[in-house]
Amino acid sequence: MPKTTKRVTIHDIAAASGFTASTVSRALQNDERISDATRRIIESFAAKMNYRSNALASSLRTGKSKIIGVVIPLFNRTFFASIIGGIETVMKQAGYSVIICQSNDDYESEKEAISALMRARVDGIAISVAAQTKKFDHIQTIKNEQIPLILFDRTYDEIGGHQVMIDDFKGAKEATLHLIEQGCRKIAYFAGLQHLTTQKNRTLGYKAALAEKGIAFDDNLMIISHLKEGSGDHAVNILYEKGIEFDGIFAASDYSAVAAMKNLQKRGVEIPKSVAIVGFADEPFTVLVTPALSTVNQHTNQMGQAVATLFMSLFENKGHPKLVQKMILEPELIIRASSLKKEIF
Amino acid sequence: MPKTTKRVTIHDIAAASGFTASTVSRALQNDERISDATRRIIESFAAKMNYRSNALASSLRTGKSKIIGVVIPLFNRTFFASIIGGIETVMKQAGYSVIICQSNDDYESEKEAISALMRARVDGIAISVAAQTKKFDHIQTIKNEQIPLILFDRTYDEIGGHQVMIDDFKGAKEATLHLIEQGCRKIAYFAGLQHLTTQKNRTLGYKAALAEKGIAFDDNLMIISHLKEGSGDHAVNILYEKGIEFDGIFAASDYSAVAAMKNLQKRGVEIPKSVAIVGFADEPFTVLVTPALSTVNQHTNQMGQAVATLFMSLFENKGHPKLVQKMILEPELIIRASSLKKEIF
DNA sequence: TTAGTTTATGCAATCGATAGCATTGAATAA
DNA sequence: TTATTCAATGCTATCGATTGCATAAACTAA
Repeated sequence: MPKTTKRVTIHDIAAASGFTASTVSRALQNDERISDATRRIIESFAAKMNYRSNALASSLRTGKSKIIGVVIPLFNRTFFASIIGGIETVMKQAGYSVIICQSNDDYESEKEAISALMRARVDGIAISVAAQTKKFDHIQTIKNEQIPLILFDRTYDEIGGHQVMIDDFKGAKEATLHLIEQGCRKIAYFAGLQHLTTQKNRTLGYKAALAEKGIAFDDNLMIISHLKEGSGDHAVNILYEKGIEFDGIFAASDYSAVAAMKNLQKRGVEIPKSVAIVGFADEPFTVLVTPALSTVNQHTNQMGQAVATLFMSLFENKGHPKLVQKMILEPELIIRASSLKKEIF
Repeated sequence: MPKTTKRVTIHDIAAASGFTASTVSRALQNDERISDATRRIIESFAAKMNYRSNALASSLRTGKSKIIGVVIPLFNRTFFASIIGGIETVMKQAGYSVIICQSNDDYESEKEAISALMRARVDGIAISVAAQTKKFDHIQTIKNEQIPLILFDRTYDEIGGHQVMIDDFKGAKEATLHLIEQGCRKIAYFAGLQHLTTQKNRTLGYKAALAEKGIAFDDNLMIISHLKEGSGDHAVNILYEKGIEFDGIFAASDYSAVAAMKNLQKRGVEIPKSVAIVGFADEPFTVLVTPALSTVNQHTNQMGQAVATLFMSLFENKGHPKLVQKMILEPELIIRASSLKKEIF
């Protein structure tokens, strides 16, 4: 069988240049023991011969693959894509590559993804835990094998890895406070699945805002769902069916918020005059709906960059036993027309 | 210095079980030469000792890394995220991992990404060419080194790799025909940068539809931009400033379309009654704006799956000289309220 | 019973780069 | 001039898994 064109190795360069493979290796790594003259010779041979170092061989020998793995639930939102974008941007500058895996929010799938990453001998794993994951044995194996582990967004304290997330509590609280300041007293809350820490924290933030302003929490106003496209529409219908009055909506998702807005507009409800609305995530389209949606920006790209930066610091302090780090990013309330009851546009 | 916990290798299993490393290797690969009895013994040792095969070593030896690389411009849209999602879904079932790189639409960055992927000895590279890339030498090196290459979405025939894309011409033509059928005669066209093949094809589709219906192409109605969020707004302003009349808009991007819609609504223009609008991409939010946006679905996830499937077939037919494949997916016109001038909702 | 097969496993080289430990020749010190 | 040091490079084992080519034992056929 005709072999595929053999790739050039340091041995080929060694043979061509008259030095040995070790010298070639050192020259190409800019080892200071190699004289400038030889280095230049070797570099020119390498260039001429179209040499490209074999990362597999290098990784095997050094024990570092220069690859990190990222596990996310699903590529269905700008959210995770943007985080990964941030991670990749920073990591590549440091010479790292990024392998991505989707868990589809499923435990088995997540487990398999982690296993694949560990076989690939990645230098670190960042993971946003799958919605359906209830036990963390698979994540513990990462720690057991001493692989730097960072949990982001969907994190759990009990896992005990480093964490990068936004302050969901604060984001939700500020959003709710803003609605109250705009005069809302019956604020419907379209919540996500409550076993997710992020969603739980948003609920706490919502409640804290109400409490701070002396408004009683009303169970009827909180509607839990998966927050996908149709959910906001559905939630509004429920409120109407049950005859529950509301003058504001805080939705834990922009999709949900905009769907609610659309439903209300169809019913002839004026926004923000009758019902003020705030979403969550600051998806790019929120500026394009009418009225533009107030929302909470999660600084996704920065979150990704924070993950990457944390990795870099973990790699550097390899030997030292390090404290578990928890980075909490500040969310930012973006006020647009959909929530401005008081002012007129 | 305290070594990090040594990982278990086939040699450790060999020592523990009394067989040799080769037997262990074969047993774990289900080589039929190994008896069932020993296989079971070895498997139980492997499980007990928490063995995890080292993909780096295996890849080095076999020459296949079981990794593919994907280069995209940027993770700023659902579009590329969704394609990558599709690729990953299919590849992982076949035991492959996916490394992703962003080119930031920049030639140098793209070149570096390709170089990194080749160092990583990926088994294949899929690339959506950067907007600023005008020469393709870096992409040619992929072919020169016999690495399976697939161009997707942003492709160029002159590169000569396999291609996966949607029929932009058809998508644009159908969108435009639909507007004409709805009674539009002066259809503004918000176009993307015309050196991109995809955008060029959309322009051809737009023109073909006009020609088919005997409508003259009017240069004033075609407004070229990068199609980002604000561009639709800007384009409408230009039309008004120039005093150019129009009764329909075909925008080569949903963002542009929705921004245009918003601008028009602010001006008191009724949609679709006075101006019918069709976008492109079927971003998830298009159903949430009012009126819901008609658009062209690009089947991004399927595109990703097609890329992956094509890779698998390329890997299988390794030896054979294969024809260059060109897979063209059918776009789908999604008709919603924003373009229905004739019917009433 | 002996040669010819199978069946099951071992031996040793290999993939390509790296790194600890020589070695060589030249430069410096005594 | 001889001993010492240093600079530059070579030698060789190694990372962990794979695989072509033995080899040994068991089995079949004659």
